[in-house]
Amino acid sequence: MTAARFALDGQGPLFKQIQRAVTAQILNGGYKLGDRLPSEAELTQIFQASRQTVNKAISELAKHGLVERNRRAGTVVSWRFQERFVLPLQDVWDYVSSSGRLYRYQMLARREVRNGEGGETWTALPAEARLLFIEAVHLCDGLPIQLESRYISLDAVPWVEAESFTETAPGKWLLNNIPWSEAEHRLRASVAEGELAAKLGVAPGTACLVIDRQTFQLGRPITRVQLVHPGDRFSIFGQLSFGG
Amino acid sequence: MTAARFALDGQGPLFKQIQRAVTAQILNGGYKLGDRLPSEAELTQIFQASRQTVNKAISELAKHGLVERNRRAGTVVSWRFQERFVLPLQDVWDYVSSSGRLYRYQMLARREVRNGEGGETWTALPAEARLLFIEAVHLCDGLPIQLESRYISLDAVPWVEAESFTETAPGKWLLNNIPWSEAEHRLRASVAEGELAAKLGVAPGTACLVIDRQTFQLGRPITRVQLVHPGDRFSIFGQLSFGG
DNA sequence: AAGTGGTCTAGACCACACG
DNA sequence: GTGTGGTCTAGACCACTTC
Repeated sequence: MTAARFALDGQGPLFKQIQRAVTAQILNGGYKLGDRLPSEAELTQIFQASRQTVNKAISELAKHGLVERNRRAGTVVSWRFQERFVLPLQDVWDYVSSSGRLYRYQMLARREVRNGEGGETWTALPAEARLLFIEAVHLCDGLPIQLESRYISLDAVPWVEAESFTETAPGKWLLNNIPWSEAEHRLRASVAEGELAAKLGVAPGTACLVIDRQTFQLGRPITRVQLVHPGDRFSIFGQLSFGG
Repeated sequence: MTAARFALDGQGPLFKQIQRAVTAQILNGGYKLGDRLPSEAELTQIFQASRQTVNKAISELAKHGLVERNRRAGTVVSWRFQERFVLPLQDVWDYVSSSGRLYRYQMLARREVRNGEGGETWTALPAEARLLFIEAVHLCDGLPIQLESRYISLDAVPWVEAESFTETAPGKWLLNNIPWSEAEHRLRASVAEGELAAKLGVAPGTACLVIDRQTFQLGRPITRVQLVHPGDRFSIFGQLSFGG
């Protein structure tokens, strides 16, 4: 009784129902890791649906990593979706104000520099490339929550020179004005000492969450930023769920 | 010349070509934040494709957050995809061995406990619920890279009692044996002191990246784990890109 | 050779939101 | 009402992979 194992619940679009029916079987152990699912043609019969609908249901599960599909070999349960997780990447402004608290930010520095000046080079750009350097601290209810150190490529975004960032913080301004197509993130932990600790208003030796990010527009470097968050005032939360 | 603005490149499936053509226009500024795209019917004419194909192209962009779709109102550029990012969540074993280094792990503790015992309560389960507590340290080339402190619900996974975890580390064993459908993650930075620093083999005061994770199977709590990584030996890297 | 998924078309009905 | 996207069907051709 293959057909009886899959139960449609009548809720919402048919392809979602099929997704849930198949997902439930996988979660309940009806299909284990490596097991092969019925072919699309068979599922068409089982669910009395068109092949397009079945395909949409199953290929979406494949995109999420729950199953893997191969021509001729068919569809097998894979569980690869466990290898990634999604985290929100909010601007600090959104992070603070979404919790109903007071946001404020303060520019600490703003100057034009050459790539490589001051020791560090942004390897994605040639040496001596013109950059705008910005340092700002973001406060939540008056308490520093993020130190932003940012380089913006003046070749890619020349009109940033005319922007004072008095109304909008650099991060938010860039999000609103410069479309990007690629991003790289690196997360790590570090200890705040000396000047850094002073800027963040924390005791030297405080653990901080550090995010390094580069963004590109069609391969062209746009901006590179380091965001330092005091560990006791900031964390990132993400949820992931299945069920269609 | 609406039609001339969109250029198909002839590479790969038609719906991908359409995706790239539309994405390119958005990235080039042809359509800015809030601008409305042509309707599916219009795109059908522009690209000489069926509505299904156009729908697949555009609704996938919507799923990624590049545009937003509304009945009657049409499709507008939204850029919401900037609000999330995907990070790999590999098991330590994969993380270490994928870089060709030597992996080893060592069990530090394994005992049955009651929820709430020892101060901390796992709020997703009732007090006094039976739990298996496991503590293990994972090493990369002989150097501790992760301290794992895990609780497993014995009501949800009773047969875990029979597992010795001599062959496979608890994290990997769970991944391979217990399907889950929901997960929650929290990332933060903390400083390792005293016993924790000793277990990780780092100097007291070292910054650590801490991941707290809970996983559920159809709403039922399965396991809760805290992973502590020395900041100077571990970081998380993620890439995100667009272009179809 | 044959079975699988990948893609595409033409046509249709519907739900929703705006005027 | 009317235009939009959301979904569904029936049928088709193709590419890939295993047999």
